[in-house]
Parts: sequence; structure tokens; C-alpha cells
Amino acid sequence: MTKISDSTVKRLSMYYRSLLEFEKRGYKIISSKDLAKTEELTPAQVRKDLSFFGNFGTRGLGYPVEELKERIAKILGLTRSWNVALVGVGNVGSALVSYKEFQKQGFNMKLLFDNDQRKINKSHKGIPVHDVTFLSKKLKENKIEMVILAVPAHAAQKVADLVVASGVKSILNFAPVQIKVPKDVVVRSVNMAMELEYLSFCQVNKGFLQSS
Amino acid sequence: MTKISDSTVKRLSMYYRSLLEFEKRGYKIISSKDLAKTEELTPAQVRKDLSFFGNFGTRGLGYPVEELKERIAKILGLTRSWNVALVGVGNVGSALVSYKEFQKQGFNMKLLFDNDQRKINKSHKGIPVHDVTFLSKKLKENKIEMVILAVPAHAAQKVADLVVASGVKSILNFAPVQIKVPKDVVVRSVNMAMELEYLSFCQVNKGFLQSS
DNA sequence: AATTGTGAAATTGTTCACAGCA
DNA sequence: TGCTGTGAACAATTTCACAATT
Repeated sequence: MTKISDSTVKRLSMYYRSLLEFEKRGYKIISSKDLAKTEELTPAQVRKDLSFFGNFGTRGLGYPVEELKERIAKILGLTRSWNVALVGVGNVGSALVSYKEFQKQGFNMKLLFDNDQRKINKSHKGIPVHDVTFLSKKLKENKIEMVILAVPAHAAQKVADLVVASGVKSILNFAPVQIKVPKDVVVRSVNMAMELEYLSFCQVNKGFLQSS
Repeated sequence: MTKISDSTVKRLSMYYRSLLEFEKRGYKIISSKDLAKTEELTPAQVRKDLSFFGNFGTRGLGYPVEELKERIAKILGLTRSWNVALVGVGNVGSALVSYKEFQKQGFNMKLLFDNDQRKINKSHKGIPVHDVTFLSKKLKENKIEMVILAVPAHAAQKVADLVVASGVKSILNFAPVQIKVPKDVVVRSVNMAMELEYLSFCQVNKGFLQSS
């Protein structure tokens, strides 16, 4: 069984977004070259990525936009919806609750958690905020499949452990720490400070960097 | 001149954070093994990454925590401060303005921009919000070196073009589109929906994925 | 004895180049 | 003819293994 690298998965997400755009503009067929251009990749890269999952194109012609879009949606798990909970209704958490892209793609924010009594048992943008003490119970009851962590760094690991103990296998972590989980659990981390550090590195070390 | 890969830069950020933690706990010396453990890497990886920038350790002993931390800070450009502006004071933008990590590391949010008259010429969390019409002028006047884009997808490229035209060489993009810039400008993109899609992919394709 | 620093080997990821097909 | 699909070549990255050093 071929293993898929995470750069391939990332690019699938990009292709999916491109395809939505091409579809909106009325394209019926596109070539790997077209797809590559919008994402600044090589056509070979596009074809190789897609080839891991099947033969979606027609030689001499290209790929049917709508069908390819559907196929990628299926591969990425976007043809179903997911029950998502978020822990930490602070600045970042709050922004994520309102983030339209999530809803659009079937990620349904079902529950919020916080440890601040002023927030607990109120509704935040239409979603109930629960006491993090009841995290495990609520996650199970509501069949939550993904948890977004938007808690302070010092609390992240502790909350992650609770989340894992509740049987959730997917965590999206916004706390600026590396969190540890058993290997059947997948964690993705978004560290915004790290991204700025990358930019700062590039300015300080102009021309000293690979690619761009 | 050895070129540095962007995974190496990312790991330097991680080492930096680890070192702050080790320092706080009173460690004076650490080994590549110690550093590797907290970030779930191999000791060889740590040594190789550091070796690109010099010989920071002592054979038989390890690395001096404080000095290594300072050296990495220098490499990442964290020993100076940066003038940062943010465009798009919506949900995401607003959260970023309050994001403590930025200030901590010398990224000073100097200016905000929006195109909503209700927000313009007011102060948002102590920072003035300007009309995006005056973007170019204000960026130059205030010697802004990095711009954070937190605008809707459809506006991102247009704003990016303005930013580039104002001479800014670093952009951190939160809009869910790929933006195009000349090659002397560095863009980093944070696409939160893409991260959830990755998690969804992993659930749908259990065990079909490399590493984790 | 312990740990760094680093060439060499192994692995992983990308691009090439062309056969195969519409 | 044009474009996909893919094995083979190539490039980049990671890991190994060991000499060098304290």
C-alpha cells in the first residue's frame, strides 16, 4: 500500500480550492498544467499527487473539473460532516468560532469549552459554552470527532490528555507548544508566532534560504 | 554557501521555545538528546540543524542553554524588533491583534487597516485603524517591515499587490488563497481550513498516511 | 564516558521523459 | 496532436555511524 506524504495531502486541499474556483468560472475540463499554474507547482507534481488515488483524467484531454472536485472532496473527507468542539473561548478561539470556512466544509462547531465562570453556561455566537470540567463527558455524549485547542500554552497538554482519554482521534492545536499524544491520534499544530519568526529569519538571512 | 531548508528554520523556532523552557527550569547545559526529546525529533536532526549555523556545543558535554538560546534568537531575528501592520480587522485579524506571542517576540503591531468606515479612524485595542486606501502611504511613513493579511479571500491578492508596491518584503497571509508575489518577497500562508482537512483526510484514510 | 560535528548512506519527495491513449 | 500516468532519474532531507573532543 502506497503511503501518502503530508505534502501531497496539503496539495490536495489546494487543488480542491482551485477546482471550486475553476468550476465557478465555468470550466468543464482542465489540464494538470492549469491546476499547476494557479498553485505555482509543476504539472508533473499535480499528476503524481492525483495518481496515488486513481486515474481521474483522460489522456490527451485533461481532468473533468466537477468529477475531480468530487473525487478530491471524497478523499479529503469533505463529503460528510464532522462534529467539532473547541476548547478555549479567548481571542483565538473566538475568531475560530466565527471562521466561515469551517462551516462551509462540513466542520460543525457543536460545543465550546472554557474554564472561565463568566463564559460558562452562556451561549457564544449561538453555541453553548461548557465548563471544561465536563469535557470528557460532553465530548462522548455529542460524538465529537475533532477538537480544536485554543488554550494557553501551559494548559495545552493537560487538555489534550483529556481529549485523548475521551476517544477523540484528531486535534488541531493553536497553543504554541508541541503536544504529545498516542500514535493513533493525529495532531496538527498551527503556530502563528513561528510563521512570523520564519519571515524574520528570511529578512535577517536574505538569500541564505532555499526556495522561497 | 549552504542553503537552509524551511523545515530547519521551523525547527529552530521549536528549539528556541524549548530552550526558553529549559532555561526557566534552571538547566545550564543540555544535550541534543534532551532537545530532541521535547520536540519528538532525533538527536542527529538537532545537531545537523544547529551545525548549519556554527559549532555551538562542546563535545562530551552538550550545549550551553543560555548561549544557544541567544544564538538562535539572533539567527531568527528575534534580538531586534519588527514593525508590523495588519490588514483586515475582522474576526481573525482582531484575534491576532491580541495575540500575546507576537509582542513577546518583538513583533510590534503598529498599524491596522480596514475598509469598513465604522472601524476606520477608531482605535482597536489601542492601535489606530486606518482606511486601507492609504495603505501604501502609511506603510512607508511608518517603516513597516511585515504585513499580516487577514482579509477575505477575494481581496487578498489585491491587497498583497499594494503591500508589495509599498516595498514590504514579508507577508503573513491568513486568507485561504495562494497569493502571488515577486520572488524577493516572502509569503507565508496559514490556512486553518486546510489543517482541518488534513485531520479529516487522516480519519477517512486511517493508516494510509505516512508518519503522523 | 559522554556528546558533538559531520561525511556517507538511506530515505523521502520531486521532476523528467516518454509510452499509452483519446 | 495533446495530455495523462508512471517508472526512472534526480534532488532534498533525514538518519547513521564514527572520529574528534572534553
